Amino acid sequence: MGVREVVNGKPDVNEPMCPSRLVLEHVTSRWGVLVLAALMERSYRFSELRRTIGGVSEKMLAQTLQTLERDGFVHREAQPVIPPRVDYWLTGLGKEAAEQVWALARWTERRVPAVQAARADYDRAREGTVTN
Amino acid sequence: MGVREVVNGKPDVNEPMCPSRLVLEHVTSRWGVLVLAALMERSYRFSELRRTIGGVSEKMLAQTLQTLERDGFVHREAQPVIPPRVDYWLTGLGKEAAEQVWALARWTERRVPAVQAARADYDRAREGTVTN
DNA sequence: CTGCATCCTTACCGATACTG
DNA sequence: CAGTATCGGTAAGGATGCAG
Repeated sequence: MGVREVVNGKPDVNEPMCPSRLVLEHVTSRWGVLVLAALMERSYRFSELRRTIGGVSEKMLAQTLQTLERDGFVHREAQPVIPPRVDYWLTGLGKEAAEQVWALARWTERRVPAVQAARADYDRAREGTVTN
Repeated sequence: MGVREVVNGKPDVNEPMCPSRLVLEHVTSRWGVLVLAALMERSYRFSELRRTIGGVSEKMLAQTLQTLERDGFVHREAQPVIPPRVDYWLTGLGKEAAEQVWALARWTERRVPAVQAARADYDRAREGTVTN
């Protein structure tokens, strides 16, 4: 498998782009990563998940959950009670996705120091040649 | 490592967010993934890379390469000739990043059929209850 | 050839108000 | 509690023109 398979076959048209790219965007999206990570441990209710993640608006959490549910990563179970109670948990496919994304997140976390060092070098080199 | 470490410690302020999240966004960005994938095989010149990836504007490719260079993933070598010749290749850190992202991309690719099936189910269930 | 600068459109996302 | 609907600020990103 090469690069060409990952890109949309039609560069000029403004089409949806390749399917795998869409899935990748869903699971690596800002809140998608955090939702998958949280649900790795256990199931959550909506507000509970919102509090756990922190900093996510209702709108974005609902949107993220819907996308992940539609992709088959998250199962949603709404109980017809008052007040409403809705639980979310990972499907088998979702657990796989979460593990993959989590692996990438862990690698990223480990390498942050190296990246920050590289940035410092890069910025220092720029400082010397531009203004001075 | 839990979810809280991945999120910004200050949900209310509009600060840069946690460092690992930024790195994650760089390597999983639309063009970042493709650049890393392309450079896994060999080094490329700018326009050569542009043609190989396909569908990327000059602006976005330059921007992506700068970000990846600053993060220490890509090395840039500009030769002072006319016409200019600039080559890009992966650093050791970049090769690691590329492998990680590539693993995720491969998993995604493999699971696309399952996701599409899930979407079909989801959409079919919605069709029946909304309009009809 | 390899960029950088500018304009301009789009689409994301947060805030707010409202529903069942 | 668990969402939906709408508005608006902002930033991503494509197109174009110009420079080294």
